[in-house]
Amino acid sequence: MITMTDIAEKAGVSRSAVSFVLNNRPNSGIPEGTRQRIIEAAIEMGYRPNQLARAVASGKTRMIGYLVSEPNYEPSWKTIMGALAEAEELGFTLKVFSVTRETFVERVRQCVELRLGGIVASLIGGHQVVFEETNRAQIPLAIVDAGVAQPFGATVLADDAIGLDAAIKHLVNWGHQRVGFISSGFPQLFGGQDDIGTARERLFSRAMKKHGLSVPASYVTRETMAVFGPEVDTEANLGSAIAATQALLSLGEGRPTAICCWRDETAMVAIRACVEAGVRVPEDISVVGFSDLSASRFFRPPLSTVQSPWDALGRMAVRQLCHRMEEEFSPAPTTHRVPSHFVARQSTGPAPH
Amino acid sequence: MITMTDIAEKAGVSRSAVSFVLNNRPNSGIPEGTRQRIIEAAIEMGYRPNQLARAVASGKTRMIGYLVSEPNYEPSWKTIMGALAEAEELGFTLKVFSVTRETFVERVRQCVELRLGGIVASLIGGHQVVFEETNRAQIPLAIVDAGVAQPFGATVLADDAIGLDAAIKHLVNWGHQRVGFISSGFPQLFGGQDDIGTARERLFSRAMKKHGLSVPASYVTRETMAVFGPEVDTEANLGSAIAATQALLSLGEGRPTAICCWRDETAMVAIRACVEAGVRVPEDISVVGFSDLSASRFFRPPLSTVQSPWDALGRMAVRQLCHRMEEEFSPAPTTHRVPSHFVARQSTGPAPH
DNA sequence: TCAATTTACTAACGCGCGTTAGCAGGTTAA
DNA sequence: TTAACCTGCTAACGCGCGTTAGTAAATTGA
Repeated sequence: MITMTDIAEKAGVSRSAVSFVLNNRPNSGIPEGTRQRIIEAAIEMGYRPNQLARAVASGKTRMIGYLVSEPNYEPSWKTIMGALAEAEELGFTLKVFSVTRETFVERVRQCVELRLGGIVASLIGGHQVVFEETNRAQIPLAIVDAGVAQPFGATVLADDAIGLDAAIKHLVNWGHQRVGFISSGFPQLFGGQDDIGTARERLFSRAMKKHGLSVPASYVTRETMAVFGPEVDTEANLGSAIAATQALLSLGEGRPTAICCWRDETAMVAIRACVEAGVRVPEDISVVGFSDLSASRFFRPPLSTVQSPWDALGRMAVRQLCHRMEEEFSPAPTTHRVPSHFVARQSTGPAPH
Repeated sequence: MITMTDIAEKAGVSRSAVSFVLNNRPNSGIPEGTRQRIIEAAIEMGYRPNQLARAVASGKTRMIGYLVSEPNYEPSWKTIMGALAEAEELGFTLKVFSVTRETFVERVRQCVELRLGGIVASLIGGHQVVFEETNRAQIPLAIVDAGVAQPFGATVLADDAIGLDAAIKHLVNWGHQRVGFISSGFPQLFGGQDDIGTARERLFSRAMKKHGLSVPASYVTRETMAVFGPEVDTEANLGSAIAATQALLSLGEGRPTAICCWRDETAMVAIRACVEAGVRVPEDISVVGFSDLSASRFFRPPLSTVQSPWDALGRMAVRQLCHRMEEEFSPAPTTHRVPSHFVARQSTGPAPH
C-alpha cells in the first residue's frame, strides 16, 4: 500500500508538504509547481489515503452506525435503505448492526469502540440503555420509529395521526359510525414498560373524537406480539389478532362496522378471521391496515391502509443525526415527525345498514 | 475518551504492560497481581479500546464492505441481511454501500480507503471494474447472485437448475408438454454484454431436454428490463413482459400450456395479461415464477414459484469471503452454489386437453 | 560467591496520518 | 544597512495502539 511517505520521496519533498497539498490546505505556501508535482506523483502511484489513520489522527469519523432489532422486517429495511441513501448523499458511510436482546449492549459498545460519529437506533425498546452507553461516550443518537418520543436524543417518528385521521375521515364518508381498533403491544421489550400500545390507543381515541365519534372500551382490543426472531411476521404469531377480531365480532348487533388495525399483518389476519366467521369484507365490515407492506396491494381484498413513510423516516433520522454531529454534543431530546398518508383500496366500503 | 495511557497511570505501570494485559498476550510475564490491578483500573474507568487505532497499528480490519446496486429490491435486502447475520456470527462488521452506474467506481475506492478486509458485490454488471480495483489493492472479493460465474473472486450463485428442474417436473406431472419461457435481459449493464439472458435461456432448454421435452424457438421470449432506479419493480416497467406473454398466447393452437417466468414480477404481469386476453390461470394455462417475493403468496392466484435462497446466498458470500481473508490473497475464481426449491401454489394446474 | 537465568517490567519504534512551530533564504521598507 | 516581513518549505509532535528489544532486580545453580 502506497503511503504519503512514498509519494513524498518520489516528488522530492517532505511528507508534510504532501499532506498539505492532498488536503488542499489554504495558506500552506506550496507553489503551483510543487503542488502539481506532488499531485502527479500521487496519481501515478495510485495513492489512496488511509481513512482509518486519518480518523485516528483527526479524531473525527464520517461513519454512522445503524442498530436494527428486526432486520428481516420489511419496514426495517425500507428505513435502513432510506438512511443509507441519505448518509451517502451527505458523505457518510453506514455500518449496520443487527441486534438481539442478548447482544444489543455489546453492539452499542462496538459502535463506541469503532468511534462511530453517530448512531441511529431502530429498536423495539432498550433505548434507555443505548442512550446511557452513547451518552457516556459523547456519541450523538437518533432514534427512529420508536412509537413514542424518547426523553433523549433525536426521536424521529411517523406522524401517524395524519394518516389515521384520513383513514377515519374516509370511513366516516362511507357512513361508518362504530369503528373498532386492534392495537399492537409488545410484552417483551428490551427493558421497560409497554407504553406504546397505550399511546396508540390514545391516538385512535383522539382521532375518533376529532370526527365526533366516541369509542366504547369494548371497541378497543390489542394483539400481543412476540418481538424477536424471524417468526414475527408469520401468521402463526398472530393468534392474538384472531382473538381480538373475534372479540370485536362477538359484540352482536352493536358491533363495529369498521376496524382499524395497527399493522397490515394484523389487518390481513383480521380479514381472514372475519371471512371465516361468515362476515364479508368490505360488504359487511371494513378493515383498515397500517404500514402498506408490498404484499398488501396483492392481498384479497387489496388493503386500504396508512402508508408509513419508512424511507423518509430513515432519511430524517440520518439528517437529524448529522446535525447533532456537527454541533457540540448534547443529550437534549428533540422530536421530528414525518407525515403519513392514507391510501384507499378495496378492504373498505360503505357501512352496512 | 479513556486511553491506555490513562489506565496505565492509574494502575502505576507502563502503557506496554496495559497493552499486554488487555490483549492477554501469552509469555508477557505480567504477574497475576499486577494483571488484576490493570484490569480493575480499566473496568473502573470504563475503558473502550479504539478499534480504529488498533486497525492502523496492526494493519488488519474486521470490516467487510457490501456493494448493492438495487438496495430497494426485496431479493437484495434479503441477501444483505443474510450477509449481515453471517458476518456478525463470524465476528465481522458490515458496511453497506449503495451503488449507481455513476458512483460505483468511487464506492469501490472508498472501500479501499477504509482498508476494508473484503468486499461483497451484489451488482448487475460492472464486476470487471470492481475486480480490477480490488485486485490492485489486494482486497478479497465475493460476488453474489451475478447470474453467471465470474472469472475472478468467489462467485456465489443460486443453483437455479435445481428449482427449475423441479418446476418442470411439476408441470410434466400435471400433463404439460408445451412449456414456454419468458427470460429477463438487462440492456443497460454497467459495462459489458448481456450474456445473462442467454444463459438463462440455455438453462431452461437444458432442463426441458432432461425431461424429454423440446423447446421451439417461438416458445422462448424475453422481457427487457430497465435496470436502475426504484421503478424496477413497478408494473409500468414491465410492458415488455406483457408483449412477451402476448407473443406466446398468439401462437394459436400450438401455444404453450404452461409458461415459466424468470421473475415473480414477470409472472404476475404475465398472469394479468393472460386474464385480460380471456385465458384463465391455471385452468387454461399454468404460470411459474422465480424468486418467491413476499407478495407472491398473496397474489391471485398465489404463485407457484422457485424460491431463490437469498438469505443463504448472502451468508455463503460472507463465508467464502472470510475464507479468502484468512488466506494469502489470490484473485483465482471459485464458484459456489446454493440450492433453490420449487414451491407449488395455485398458479399451476393440470394441462388442458 | 558469582555467573546464568528468570521475573517483571519499561523504553522506544512504527502504523499512516493531521497539525503546529519553526527555519533558511529572499524581498521589502525605513 | 538593517530590521521586518514573506516564501517555501521541513522537523517534530501527537493520535491510540501493537510490538520488539532491552534492562534492572530477583532468583537460581554450581
